[in-house]
Amino acid sequence: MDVQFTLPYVYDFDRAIVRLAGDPVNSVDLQSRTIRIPMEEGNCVTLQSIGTKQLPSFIVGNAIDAIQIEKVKSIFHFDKPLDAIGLHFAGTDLGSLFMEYEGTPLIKSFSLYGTLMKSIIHQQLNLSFSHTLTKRFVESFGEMVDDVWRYPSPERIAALDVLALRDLQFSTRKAEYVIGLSQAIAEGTLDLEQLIGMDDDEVTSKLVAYRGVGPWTAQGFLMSGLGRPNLFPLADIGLQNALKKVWNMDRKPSQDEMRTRFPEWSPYLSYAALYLWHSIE
DNA sequence: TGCCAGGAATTGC
DNA sequence: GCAATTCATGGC
Repeated sequence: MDVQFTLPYVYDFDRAIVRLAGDPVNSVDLQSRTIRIPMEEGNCVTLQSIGTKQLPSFIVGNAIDAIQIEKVKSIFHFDKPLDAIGLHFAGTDLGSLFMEYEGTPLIKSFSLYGTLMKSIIHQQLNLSFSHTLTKRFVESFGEMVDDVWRYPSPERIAALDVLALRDLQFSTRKAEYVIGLSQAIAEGTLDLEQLIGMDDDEVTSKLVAYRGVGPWTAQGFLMSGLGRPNLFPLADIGLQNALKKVWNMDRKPSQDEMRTRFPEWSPYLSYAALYLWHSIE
């Protein structure tokens, strides 16, 4: 089924998909302003923008049912007007960023498991190489449906030998993290869906208990995987570099220096982080 | 070429 | 407890 709808508020879809296109695993066509979303049910739903930032309008195509359409709307936060958030930052040190990137949404990832794997793969690697690694990971062990790659099942990765990932140029430790976490998920010890119903602190303590998952990864999962609005990964080099620029410093700010701004930015820390990432991309 | 990269675990004191 | 070191390799 196909559905067309409009949003009654500013929404910068083009800026959002340019960022998504930075990850080669995503199937984005900037020309036609379309993204293809691999759904758990096995099909791919298309989301195409036919409007403007001021008058956002979209077509959702190839959905199996109305539930899938709602899922897509939830992933893209179509139900969350951004003007209140922009107003919240007006007058703060990030005010000009929020004017420049007005209407830029926080988009949830398409797979909770994939977010976690990608996050571990990205630890301590430059973006270019980390994208190469995730692409290899997905194309080696995942599957392609309707010309769109999707992350492998946890079961598939749980059964791998460390050497299989070493072949893709994973470090031994990173391979152990990825396999170990996949085993916990495959066994049912760790239920990612269950985390949806927990608050940020509960999710963090559940995830950090696993080897390879630290604060940065847990915060990234909350932000990108679950779409939570109030996370700011202090350990993130990109955010440190972005703030160095915004604050016109000759060095990266310390975690304490960044943390002092939290009262002002809360309860929208995730948006502060998102817009800072946009500012350096 | 050497330092850094959208960290985390381990070791050392 | 907290700081220093290790991991592992590409990118610039």
